Amino acid sequence: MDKKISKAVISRMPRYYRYLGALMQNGIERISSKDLSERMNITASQIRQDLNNFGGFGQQGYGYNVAMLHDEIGKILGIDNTQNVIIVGVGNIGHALARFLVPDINGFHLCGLFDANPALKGMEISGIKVQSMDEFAAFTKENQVDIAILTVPHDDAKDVAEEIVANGINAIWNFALIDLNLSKKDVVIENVHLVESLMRLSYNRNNQ
Amino acid sequence: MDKKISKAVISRMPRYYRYLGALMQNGIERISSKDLSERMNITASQIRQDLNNFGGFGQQGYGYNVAMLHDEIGKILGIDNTQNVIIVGVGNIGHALARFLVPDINGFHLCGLFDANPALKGMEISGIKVQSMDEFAAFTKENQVDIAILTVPHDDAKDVAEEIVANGINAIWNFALIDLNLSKKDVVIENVHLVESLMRLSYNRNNQ
DNA sequence: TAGATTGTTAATCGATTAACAATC
DNA sequence: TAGATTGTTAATCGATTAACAATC
Repeated sequence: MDKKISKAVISRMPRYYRYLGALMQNGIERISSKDLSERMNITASQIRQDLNNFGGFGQQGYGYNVAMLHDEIGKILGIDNTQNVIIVGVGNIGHALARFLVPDINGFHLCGLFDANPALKGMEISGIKVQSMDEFAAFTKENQVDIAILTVPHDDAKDVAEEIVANGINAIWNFALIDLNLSKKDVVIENVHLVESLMRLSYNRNNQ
Repeated sequence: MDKKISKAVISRMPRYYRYLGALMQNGIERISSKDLSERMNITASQIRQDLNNFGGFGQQGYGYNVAMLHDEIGKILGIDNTQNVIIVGVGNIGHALARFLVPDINGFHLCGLFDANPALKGMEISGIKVQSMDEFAAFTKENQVDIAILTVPHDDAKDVAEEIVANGINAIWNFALIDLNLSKKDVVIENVHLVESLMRLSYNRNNQ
């Protein structure tokens, strides 16, 4: 990657991917930025600008080939190859995500569940047994783990996150309501702060 | 509300609220924008600009009173009064959120669970019984419901959302991977598109 | 070829940061 | 009073939109 691509652009890519997938399912083979812009409620200009950050995928006078563009965006997002995912913290949310991720979501494969609570050890969710944190280091050594989902209680989040990155995992999908500020750098974190999302809804409800 | 406050500002408010809450817990009574900016990793200027969209909460030479500012932001977010919440769709995610919301999260009270599947009727989660969708209209008539959490399968989402708003609920926390485009206007929607969030993480992992 | 639509440059708009007078 | 720090205006930066030549 040469020039830095803005966060705003990146955050729109999954939505393009989703719409293109739906178009494919509807048997639509080509689409213009104008047509897509109307479906997505954004400007055609923005679509073309966004896509041209990654390359010229269209053709003048024709538009974009839906399947090809869908595929290209998949590659951009890195979901053309399966990434192995583990869940650390099998509480409510962790449990739900374990079921949510099986069968595999396009590009992601759940391969492990961990929890500090020994009472949960051996419990099976979606065909995967919960392991204790004692087994974590060995597991990550023997298995290629690309992404860790962090769904432990708030107070444990920082320590567990440090353990995750210490074992060589460099991507965390963080559901704990904390801003992880890890000692190890070059770790990517995506926060899903549900309470904050709910508060934004509250604001908009009370101020529409 | 007079002048329109930008989405970017609003989306930062819950984070301020969270930091101020933590400061209170640590017994810190006042804070300057500079100090807070260092803790939050943003500029002091942004903090002052953001807050001044809503009023002058600080004092020159002193800074901000933590408890007072926390309280004010709570009011801004509309979480000073309890809002009644229901969950529609008691699958994995709905189930997890039901447990997540009890005991009450600051400002939100879970008061109902609904699912179209008759097999789930009467099942109790967090002390609340699941009701069938037949009972939905009557329930919303008898109870003040402020927010509906939409956690039904993708293909049902649009119809169920229409039913929600038809029964007078004007705020939806949407977990279905669909852009709700409802016939009724003045409905506020906050999307939590988990798959898209995970894809963003994937992108960042593959392009760091 | 003529029409359609891209890729890309230029213009606009909005959000962030810097600066500083006001004031506690 | 002097120092600190706000509220707010001005400057900068970045993102979105518009325009249009290139080209299929």
